[in-house]
Amino acid sequence: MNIVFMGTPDFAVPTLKKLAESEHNILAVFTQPDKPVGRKQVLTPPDVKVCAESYGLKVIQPVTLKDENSIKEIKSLNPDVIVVVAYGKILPKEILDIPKNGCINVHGSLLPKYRGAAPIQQAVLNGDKLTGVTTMYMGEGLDTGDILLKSETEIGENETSAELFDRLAELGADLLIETLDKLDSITPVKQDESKATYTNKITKDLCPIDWNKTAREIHNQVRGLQTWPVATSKLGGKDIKIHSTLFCDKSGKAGEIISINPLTVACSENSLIINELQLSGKKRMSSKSFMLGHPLKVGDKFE
RNA sequence: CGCGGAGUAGAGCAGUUGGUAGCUCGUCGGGCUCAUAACCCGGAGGUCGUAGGUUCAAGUCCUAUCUCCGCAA
Repeated sequence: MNIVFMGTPDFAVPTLKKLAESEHNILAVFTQPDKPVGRKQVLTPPDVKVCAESYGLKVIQPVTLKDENSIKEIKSLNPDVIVVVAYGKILPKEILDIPKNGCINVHGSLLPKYRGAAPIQQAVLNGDKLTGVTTMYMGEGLDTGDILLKSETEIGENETSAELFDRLAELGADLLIETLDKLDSITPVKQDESKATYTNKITKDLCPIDWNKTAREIHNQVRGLQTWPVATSKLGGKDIKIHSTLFCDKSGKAGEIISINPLTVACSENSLIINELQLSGKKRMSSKSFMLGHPLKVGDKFE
């Protein structure tokens, strides 16, 4: 099939790769314009652009799809299908209607659960044990289109959002190829609106740890916010990021260190072993290393 | 020029009013123990990010530069 691909971050890269290496023909790749990134605000191309260029594909980076030029451009490409993976822009109806086989989206959850911006992190934050990816036809609503295929996977007890991201990106890539290959024989299924849930964007408001929550809840928070923006706490008046924890069934007074070896902090229920942390201005390090230079003792408190 | 922290032994940190570096862990050798991220004894390992400057003397003061990181975006 002749395909127009739309996507932006790393999550979309495996799908683009598999498409590029498949028998399908990629007419063009749409991605967001280069953006300034990081402390130095260096202009950085999106991951999808880098990948597309390595395959010698045509890359288009419109600021908006809602103007005449973009619409004309896509019409002139005359794609059979448009594949959209985490593109980050809304497709106007005029574009949705162009390809004769429709627009197909890969979403990082088992729809209709977790429609919206951050389905993968949300699944981890909620402590879900099962998640997956879904391919669907795109409609005008937010992730409301008819479902084509789903692929499920279990979430590990200590798996982070970052790890799950990588796995779902691969799973999504395979599922998309399968979807295209079987497109003629798949019967699209309407989403059950009564079971629909939505996710909010991940923000730093979610970072501060409340040690009065249970160990399970906090563990989910730490895993779910991994890579960015990372769960935080305070120790001795300083901000500290908590990168990695393990569940422990000992218990104590919430926020207090109940063991030094390994470093264990009590929650309202049970406790957490802190594996890796980071003091502001310092690099991330193991709690063992941290304690070599910052002696802690049982009874010290995280706030 | 967005704000700020930091670069000292393999790791994490100290280093006071400038006088050639110390702690914890690891590491190496030896000892002890039924046993332990146990303990005891001993050793190795640092031109203190880089380049200049001030000084009799600089990790410690001044200037420049590179790198890493937190906040903000």
